[in-house]
Amino acid sequence: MDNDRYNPAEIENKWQQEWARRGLHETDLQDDKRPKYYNLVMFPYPSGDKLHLGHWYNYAPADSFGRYMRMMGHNVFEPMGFDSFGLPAENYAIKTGVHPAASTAKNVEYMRMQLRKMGTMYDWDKEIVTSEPDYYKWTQWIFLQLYKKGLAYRKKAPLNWCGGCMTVLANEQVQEGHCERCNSEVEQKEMAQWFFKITDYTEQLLDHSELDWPEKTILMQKNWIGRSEGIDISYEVEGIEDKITCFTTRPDTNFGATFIVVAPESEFVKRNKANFIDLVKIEDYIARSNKKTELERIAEGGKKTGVDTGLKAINNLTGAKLPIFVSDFVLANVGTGCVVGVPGHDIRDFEFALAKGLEIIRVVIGKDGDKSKITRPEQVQEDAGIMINSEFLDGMEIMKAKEAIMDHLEKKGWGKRVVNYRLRDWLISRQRYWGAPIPIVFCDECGEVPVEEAELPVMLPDVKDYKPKGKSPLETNEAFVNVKCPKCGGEAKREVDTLDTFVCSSWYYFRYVCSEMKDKPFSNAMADKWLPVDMYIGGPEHACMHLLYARFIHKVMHDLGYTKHKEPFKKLVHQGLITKDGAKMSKSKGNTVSPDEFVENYGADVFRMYLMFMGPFTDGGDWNDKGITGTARFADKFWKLILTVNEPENEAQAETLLHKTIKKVSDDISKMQFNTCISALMEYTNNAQKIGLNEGHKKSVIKLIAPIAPHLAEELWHRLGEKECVFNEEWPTYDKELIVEDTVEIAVQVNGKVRGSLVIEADASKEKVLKAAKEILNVAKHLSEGALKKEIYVAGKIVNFVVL
RNA sequence: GCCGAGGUGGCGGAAUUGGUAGACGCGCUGGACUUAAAAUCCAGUUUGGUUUACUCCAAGUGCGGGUUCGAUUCCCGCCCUCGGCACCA
Repeated sequence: MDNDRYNPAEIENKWQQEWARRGLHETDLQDDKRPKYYNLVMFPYPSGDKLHLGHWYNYAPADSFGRYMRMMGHNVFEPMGFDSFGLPAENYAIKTGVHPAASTAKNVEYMRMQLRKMGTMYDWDKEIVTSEPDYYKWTQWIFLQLYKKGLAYRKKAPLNWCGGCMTVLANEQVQEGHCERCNSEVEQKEMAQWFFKITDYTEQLLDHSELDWPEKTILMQKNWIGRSEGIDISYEVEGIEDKITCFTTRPDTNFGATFIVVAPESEFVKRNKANFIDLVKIEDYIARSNKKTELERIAEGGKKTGVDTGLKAINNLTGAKLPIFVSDFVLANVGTGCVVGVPGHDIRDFEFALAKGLEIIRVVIGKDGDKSKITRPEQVQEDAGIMINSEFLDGMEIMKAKEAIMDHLEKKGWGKRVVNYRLRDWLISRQRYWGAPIPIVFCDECGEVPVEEAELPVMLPDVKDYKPKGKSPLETNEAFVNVKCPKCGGEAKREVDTLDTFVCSSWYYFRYVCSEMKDKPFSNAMADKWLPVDMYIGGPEHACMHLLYARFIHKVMHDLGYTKHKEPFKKLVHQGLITKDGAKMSKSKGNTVSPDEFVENYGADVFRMYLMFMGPFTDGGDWNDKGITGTARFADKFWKLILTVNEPENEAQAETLLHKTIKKVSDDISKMQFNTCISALMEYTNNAQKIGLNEGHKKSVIKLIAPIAPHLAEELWHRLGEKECVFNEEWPTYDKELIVEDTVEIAVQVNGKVRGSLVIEADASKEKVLKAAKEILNVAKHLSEGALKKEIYVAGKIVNFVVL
């Protein structure tokens, strides 16, 4: 046997097989007495890329953390699966001409092999593949539960349409006007589609109090949900019966209102067309703005357009007449789709007033006084302004005025306090082939009828041509489409759209712990025992998609009584993003890096250590492989240290070195600071090489390296004569007494500049330290340059003499 | 525009509550071993000066101020990079 070098090719494969043979990673979900620890990573979706570098960067450290928790005495559950429905798999199938069922199966198989080579402790017995009928059966079942609760509904509404993917998209999947998947520009279309009523859960979703999540992520969800408190104010309109209602968060400025603007698509416009002064002009304007995409509207920026309706609303407060305009800078789905214009204090209203030559009134002054010339709108912060020109509000602070005016408006019956949200219902239907069919049939007699639960799954049918055409390809399979109505038995047609894959992935963590149940989706006993997920690791890009959807579905399942837990993921950590030459890796840019060749050349342990050593786990960084030789050398050095270095001359010194390392490694790994954890092990290796280590030290340090280099550790552990797996060992503990050094090095400063240092017993008195400090030649030289004013001594660290 | 995170050697990065800036690693330079190379080992490596002396001095954590005996760390004002949201009333 070679004692010089760590030979991964032979050793890693051996232990992967041996671990599987011994069932080391099978978690007993039922009876294990140890405290449970559910350690989860976001499961991958199969595509042509297979597992790339980013997956390794996510999964390998997460697995190291799981192994550490196991050695800390937990019953760790680390499952893995594949989010195999959806666009990446389908697009790959279309590109290669291989049916998605076949290509997905092949990619999944390849990815399983990659995950095994990583040396992860996944419990493959509980694997989930979301495109398998035994999984999507329950995805459909969840749809039916929401349907029965009135939380799933079909409605005609203006939607985001991606011409590239030929399907509708949820708001969450539109990024800066482009499709999240294919980057095509998104258009608006009006269509009948399926939604989940996530807006029923806005307040619950805003409550993150039970969660140990990054602040950033919580903030992103809060911003996405976008809660704003305000008031709906209703105005009489001259000459007609209808009233106009405007939502505002700044009713304090209402004395400064000089006009009203309504969205082209707003209900007010639809109701009152007959009363408009120039309907032709308005219809023309509406037609033109309908043609614009959201992007075009945004691109126009400050350029405000609009048409006067000729109607005038009466400001309840002042009796002033407010002309009503139609303009596309107002969005129909925000608030009431009607906005009261206060050009003195809102940039958009100001721009509109300038374009239309409307009056501008100032009603708030900043604390620095009045600016009589109104050349720009002044958006005064809510905590820094005083009301003027506003009758009974004059002199009040803004916040106080806001409450006063809302009380006044409500008392008079002119307004009603409301809370407005940015979040819209989740659009879940897709006009694509590779997804779970929606279990609904349409009957001429009975209308929309849910499929009986006993009939699930509604199998995804085979179709010849699964390419997207703007209508679901399922439509072409007549045997699938034409069915009997479950209610009346008459002729009926199936819903042909499929579910958004985010529906599949919104409950997989729940299924893992219930995956042993074949005849039902959930088990309360298992859910209560194993949820919530203790540690969830994945990318931050899911903050307002998967992580929001999963919380929503979980809360519905909670309300339906399937779990006592209110949240799915207790602790959340985002790994950083790995870029290549500063850009996000993607196949289209051709800058992806495959992990396979590195595993081939250096072994999984060296590669995973390098990924962890690159920098902080949560930071990510730009990929280059230059430093990998460093961790490869370290693996060899560690190997040699264990197999060739002998007893220390100074036992106490070796003991102290070990215990300091145990402390550092334990602290770092528990905080996921893998980079400094590895450097501590490197330091230990360098030092121990010089001073020596005994058998006990070797065993301890093997345990320390085990989570981060599992194969290397297991092999060395057995070479020292052990028969059990090192991962069944307990994590080493350190002795506080032993890590305290007898002597300390103290820096000596004069006027804050280091002029020398001294090594002295740790328990030396202040007097003794100061005396010794003054005797240092260079220190004495600087002290002689003036009179000693002050002596500062921080025990064990620093001395500073202040000299004038 | 708004919200959030961050700027440290040639490079990745490290620095308990303010207490010796640059740990660990890469790269580079010199040396040992070798016929030679690789591998390995040893020494050096912030910049600029300076000394018989690894001696000492000065500057230095994006820029400019401030607080402090002492600031990468705290405060104020800028610049830049990245992430999110964006005509949300």
